[in-house]
Amino acid sequence: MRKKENSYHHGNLAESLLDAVDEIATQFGLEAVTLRACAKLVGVSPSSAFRHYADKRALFTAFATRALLQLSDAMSAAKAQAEKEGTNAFKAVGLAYVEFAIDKPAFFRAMWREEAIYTKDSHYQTAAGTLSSYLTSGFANTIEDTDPENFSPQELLAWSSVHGLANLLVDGPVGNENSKEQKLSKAKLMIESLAPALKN
Amino acid sequence: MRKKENSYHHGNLAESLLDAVDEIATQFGLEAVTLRACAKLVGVSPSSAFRHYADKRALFTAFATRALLQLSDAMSAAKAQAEKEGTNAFKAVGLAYVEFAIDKPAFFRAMWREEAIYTKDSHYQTAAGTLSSYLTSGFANTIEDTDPENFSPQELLAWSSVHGLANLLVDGPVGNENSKEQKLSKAKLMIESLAPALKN
DNA sequence: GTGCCATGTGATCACCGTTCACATTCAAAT
DNA sequence: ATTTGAATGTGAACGGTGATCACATGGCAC
Repeated sequence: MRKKENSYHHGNLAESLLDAVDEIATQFGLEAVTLRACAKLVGVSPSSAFRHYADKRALFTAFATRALLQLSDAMSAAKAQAEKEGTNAFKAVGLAYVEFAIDKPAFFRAMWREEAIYTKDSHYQTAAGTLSSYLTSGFANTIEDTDPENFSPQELLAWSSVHGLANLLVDGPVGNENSKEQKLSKAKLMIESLAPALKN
Repeated sequence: MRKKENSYHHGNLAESLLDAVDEIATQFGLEAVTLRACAKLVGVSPSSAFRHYADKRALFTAFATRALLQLSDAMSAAKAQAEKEGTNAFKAVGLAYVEFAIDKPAFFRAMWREEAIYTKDSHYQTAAGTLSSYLTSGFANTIEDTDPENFSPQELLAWSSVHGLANLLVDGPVGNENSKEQKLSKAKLMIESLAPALKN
């Protein structure tokens, strides 16, 4: 959302800046995201960003949090659909995870860039918690039982393998020359091959 | 290696700059690695770095390559020892992978920072190939059969799960409050729980 | 020894995140 | 309606960054 013409105040700058990060990261990659570029895109002076975010890292933290929630939504939808269709929910959720990473690599990277994020930020932490619950909820006793310190080996395996595959596809040497469909099909096979390890 | 006193030429600047990246990344994190800081540490002017690396990204690529080779060595040693002792080689290799990530998080991050690296660099690519062969060699027909495009689902699962766990431990919400031993013990359990999926 | 060429230097550039005094506007109290 | 104070946006400035380029230096092949 750009600033209205002839208006000194923007009205929704905090959110608009996140949209700017979104757009620049999508188009030119995470490293191209600059406070000045964001401000320019929004139509505002560079220093105005500091009225809403303590520093660049805080802006990135907010962006990462938003990305975590978007991914959570996608996984939630996948889970709901799988349950409706009576198909394997973990498989659906895992595929949604990988698909998000493929479609929005910059977002996926941003979520886990510890050095560019305040990982102790409470919004960020709860968003990360929500996320992990979707990949482990098939094995956890209750939704609330998702303390990352207490994952069972199977829960950890479930999340690690899907998370690792997503990372390999995004930043690693796997599938660089493949189409999205080919990548997803590899992901499907991998997740299926995981099944024997998840039957308690 | 610092420059010799009273000597205009350094003698081994390319390598020394890598050492400087190493030291700064270890002490202050990847984001603190600056061309100028590296040059200063080595005792040389900032611009001299460009005689040896086209740009900062090239320096990072070289550093990432070196890190990949270090990790490969650690995995190789773990594999050799396991074979000597007759214990499970994959488990040993996987643990070495995770341990490296825990011990040298900045190195581990640097290896996979696609946006800060020239991933098409040939040295980098062969180093990455060597690395992946160690995590999949138990299942591949031959050592040479390690084209990442042709991983079997099990090979992909093996690498993904170990790689994902390492990432979660380094940049994710898992085990942040645990000691190294606790993390390794979780890793061991996870890798063991993977076994049923790897028996063909 | 001479001269070439790889290597290191210093000045300089545009851009970055950040700060701060100041300008503008909104909203609440009068 | 007017005042007034808080919230929000501005513009200039600071030091640090990666990068470039003409120039300085000295090792080495001849």
